[in-house]
Amino acid sequence: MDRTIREVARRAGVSIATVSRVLNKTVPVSEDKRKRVLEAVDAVGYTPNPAAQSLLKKETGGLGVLLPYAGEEFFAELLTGADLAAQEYGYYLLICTSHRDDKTLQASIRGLDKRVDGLVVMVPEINAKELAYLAKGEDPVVCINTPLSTDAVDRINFDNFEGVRKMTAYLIANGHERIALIRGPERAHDAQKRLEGYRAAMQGAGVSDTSMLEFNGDYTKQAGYTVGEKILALDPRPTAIIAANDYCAIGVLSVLHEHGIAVPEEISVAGFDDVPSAQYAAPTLTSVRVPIREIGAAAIRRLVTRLRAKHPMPHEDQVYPVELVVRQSTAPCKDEA
Amino acid sequence: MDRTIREVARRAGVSIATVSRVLNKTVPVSEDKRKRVLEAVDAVGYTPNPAAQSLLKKETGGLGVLLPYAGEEFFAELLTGADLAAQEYGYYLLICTSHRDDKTLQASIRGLDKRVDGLVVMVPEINAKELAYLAKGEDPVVCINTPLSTDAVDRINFDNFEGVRKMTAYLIANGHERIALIRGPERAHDAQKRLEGYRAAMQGAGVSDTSMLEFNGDYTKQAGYTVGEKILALDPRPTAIIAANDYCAIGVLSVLHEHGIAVPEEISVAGFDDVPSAQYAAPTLTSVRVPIREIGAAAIRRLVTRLRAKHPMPHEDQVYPVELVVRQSTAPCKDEA
DNA sequence: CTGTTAGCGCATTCAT
DNA sequence: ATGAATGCGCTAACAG
Repeated sequence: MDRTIREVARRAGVSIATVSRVLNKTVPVSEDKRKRVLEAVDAVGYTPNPAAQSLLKKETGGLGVLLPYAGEEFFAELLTGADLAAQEYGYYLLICTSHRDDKTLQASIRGLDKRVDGLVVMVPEINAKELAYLAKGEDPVVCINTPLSTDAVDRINFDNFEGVRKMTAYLIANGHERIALIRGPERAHDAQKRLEGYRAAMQGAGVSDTSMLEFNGDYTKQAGYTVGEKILALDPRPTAIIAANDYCAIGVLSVLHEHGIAVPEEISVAGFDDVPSAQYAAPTLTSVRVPIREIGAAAIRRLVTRLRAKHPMPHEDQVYPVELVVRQSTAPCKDEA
Repeated sequence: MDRTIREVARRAGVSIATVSRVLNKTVPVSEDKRKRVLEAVDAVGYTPNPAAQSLLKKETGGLGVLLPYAGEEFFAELLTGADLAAQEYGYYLLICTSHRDDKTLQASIRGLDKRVDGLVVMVPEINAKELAYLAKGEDPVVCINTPLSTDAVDRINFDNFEGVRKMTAYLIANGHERIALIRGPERAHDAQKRLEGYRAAMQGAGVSDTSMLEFNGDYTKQAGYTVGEKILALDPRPTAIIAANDYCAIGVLSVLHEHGIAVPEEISVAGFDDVPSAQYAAPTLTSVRVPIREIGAAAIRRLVTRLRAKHPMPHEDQVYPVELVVRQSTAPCKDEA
């Protein structure tokens, strides 16, 4: 049995237009027919075919979310915020993950084309070409934490620069001088900003050349472990390490623990993002709080607002402040030097 | 400018059928026209409208995933596994979250109807009515960790019973006698199985009535904290606590820490799931490892296999084994009683 | 108020 | 090898 509008109309003894009108409440329908239609709908188990609706109305009811990974806490939190907001507005979410790979990202973007009405993009390493492609598309796009090379999209950023600058300044104020930084991926926009924040603070403290204190890494526990080991071998050893993010910091904590080095007594460790895990690490992790869930929701709201607006809206560029959260993994420097 | 097949055909000076044939490689097309079509496609930036394709072919290319939450680590891991597998097969993922709410779940299920070609459901508290609805639908469904009340769907379960039974037996073997259990939600299928596993082990050790040791809770840190506090007030105090899952266990650890009670010296704590955080909790958490990412991928593979099979396939019922992972949060009982 | 009709964009016959 | 024509299920415009 076809679960189509025609079948419903047949059973109710009305035309398909009437069925549509009952379902969409677009025009009054006589109570009698209305009831018969509703019964038939129930009997058939009818649901309008979204493909047909979408073809006609040029709307899909879906919103796309583009992320490097869905499983990492940071992105999972973003997803949760987006999910909650989308549900509130009656949109469903289509998730695409790039796994930090350009080809996959491009495929995802192409594949999303007419499947969604709008797009949230949080891919720090997105390249200019893809960004331009998105900006040229018909669908509204909100970019989270991406470089500002186009003004054809909405942007929501958080203050990567200021976050690490504050963190560095805090460590300096606590007597640290040799503060190592594990940088995130070079092509990731946020990692660059964090690096600049670090340098700014260090220069403010009179350290103009930090090249010996900067280490290449990425946003993984594995990187924290490996690079942490390298940093330990330094002489003199840094008294503090600022990791690329919380995951990376947790890797650092892990290698320090294995080497029997006390945190924060012998060395301070800091992360970035303040993901839920940071509060449960051992020791609890000093970090920079990013209101990521809220940002995810804000991105969806922006998209929906734009979709509902019948007149063009100016594109916005919002920057969320971030907040230093001091926990057990950092302490004043006890270096006797 | 319309980005339709017609526009491409016009530019290439061919019929729309030819464009379709070039794009779908369904029938040979003369090299000359093929080239012109491809050029036109490029010039227009043409992508076939998925809604039109779906209307015609009765396939969407999407797979739905139904979860309580997207942000919790356990589900995020499931999602990652599903995502990887879906990407491999060229399907996209449509995520719906129920937030453990029946109404939301029902709305999600209805909304997914013709938007996807198949469905992965991991909602332990799903009710019989919704399950029946899903089973009756046209799309293949894989249920993860749900009760076995219908054989019209594929099922992938992991051994909740055996997991907690093993955990309990391990604690008993280490001299523990007063082992408290924080139960998960009563209407959650997995929580029931875990409870039964606990009781089985306790009875095996001669404790036939465990009612004084069972506590109502749920899968949250908050529950672990609150219920943990209640358990602490007991006299005599239990020497071990098995939490509903890892999140709950982390809440227990947190309240014990606040009360200055040493883990595992004074009391042992265990979780379930072995989410990534368990390895980074303080102390590291003894848990039951569930291969959740693999399960997520397996569910998608099952779905795709079924979709590609042109002949009906028998429904399967697979049970993944789970594994006890002993870490620092549990130790032999030092009770002098 | 209600029925009839015309497409939305595309893959697929059926002719040629 | 290719074009014309059909129709997937639905909403909206047009008649009554």
